[in-house]
Amino acid sequence: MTVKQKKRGRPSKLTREAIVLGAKEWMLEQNKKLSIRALASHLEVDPMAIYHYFDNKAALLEAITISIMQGIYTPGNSSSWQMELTKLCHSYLSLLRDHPGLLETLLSMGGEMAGPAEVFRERFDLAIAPLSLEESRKNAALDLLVDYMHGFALALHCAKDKSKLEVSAIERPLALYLSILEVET
Amino acid sequence: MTVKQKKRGRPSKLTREAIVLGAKEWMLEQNKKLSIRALASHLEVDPMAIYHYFDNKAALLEAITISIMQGIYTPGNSSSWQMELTKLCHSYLSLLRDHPGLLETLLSMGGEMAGPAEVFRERFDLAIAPLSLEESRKNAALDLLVDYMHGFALALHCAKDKSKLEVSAIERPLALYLSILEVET
DNA sequence: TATTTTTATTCTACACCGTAGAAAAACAAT
DNA sequence: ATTGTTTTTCTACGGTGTAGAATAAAAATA
Repeated sequence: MTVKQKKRGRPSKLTREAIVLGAKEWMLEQNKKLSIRALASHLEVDPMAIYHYFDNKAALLEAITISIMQGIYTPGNSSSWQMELTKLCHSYLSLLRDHPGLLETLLSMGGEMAGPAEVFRERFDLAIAPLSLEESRKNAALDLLVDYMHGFALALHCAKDKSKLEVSAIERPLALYLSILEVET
Repeated sequence: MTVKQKKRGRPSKLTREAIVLGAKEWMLEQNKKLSIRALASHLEVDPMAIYHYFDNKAALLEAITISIMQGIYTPGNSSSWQMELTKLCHSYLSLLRDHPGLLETLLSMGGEMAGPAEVFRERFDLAIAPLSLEESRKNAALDLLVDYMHGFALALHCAKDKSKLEVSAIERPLALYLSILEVET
């Protein structure tokens, strides 16, 4: 293993990680959909510099999305499965709320392996493990919950009167949802 | 009442209705998000002509949305409430699928009176009238269903492999949903 | 040391978008 | 013939993603 092998060519201020980090910073403080030019000026760099590290905007957004999805809540055994699932949902919705455009990128990354959508599935499985549901029923339950939250997250972003709509508004529909899972088949 | 009172000024090829109609045509055949320039060239007119009839793009999209939402299914008594509700959902999702951007406009029009979101609420009420649910439970059920469908519709548009995702994919989650309403409180 | 090669960054430019504001065109009323 | 009203077009600005060429700064090589 070579130690401290120096890099050739012009020295770089940028890295993929720095770009993704800068993008997350920008999104949190601006709460707007990211543009390459805005990100570039935040990084104090020419817009085209970003394209040396990412093929296109979609590729950058995917990297950002994967990074953000790391921060989602991991259910454990510290409380009831209802509480754990509720915490998971709140965590997921907060991430979606605070990062405009995240949802669309997430969905466009499709159902392939190891995508960020798969991360939620794993956490969901953890949360409802105590129920030991039949597989097909579990899949239907996951689809219903995930798409419900996506619809809700989209409403959060589209709402003009932001004060009227908060994450806490999921409570009653979510309670209704939880009541399905409690019913034995 | 004056008969055939002639209009002053330059004669107009355009009307609000013609613009909305042309927009719907364009969306159906292109299946893309509408742009003012694309619509203008479809109507064989200068882009700015459209702004004589609509304040801005958002106003145009709202008119289009209202027009499209007229076409949604009206539940009756011809079959079980489950079937009527299912037909309503399929109808709604098909409209959302065939008109990209409709969903976002619909949500941005907010919860005010007589908005297109209100149209769905009325149809929902018709469909589940036989159940005579308590008001707060009905609201939670509506929220859960609407946001689920919105999430699903968004997934339809974002999916890269369009063949993998069709409206029929709602059936199992929807069946799960229907099972909630059947449970007595 | 001088030259070449590799890499990172910037610059310029294009096609698209929404749309503001001025100009022009076509008619009715005067 | 002139004025007024309405509709349509023209020109232009600032925004977007990004392709392609030019430039700069280092290491590698001669």
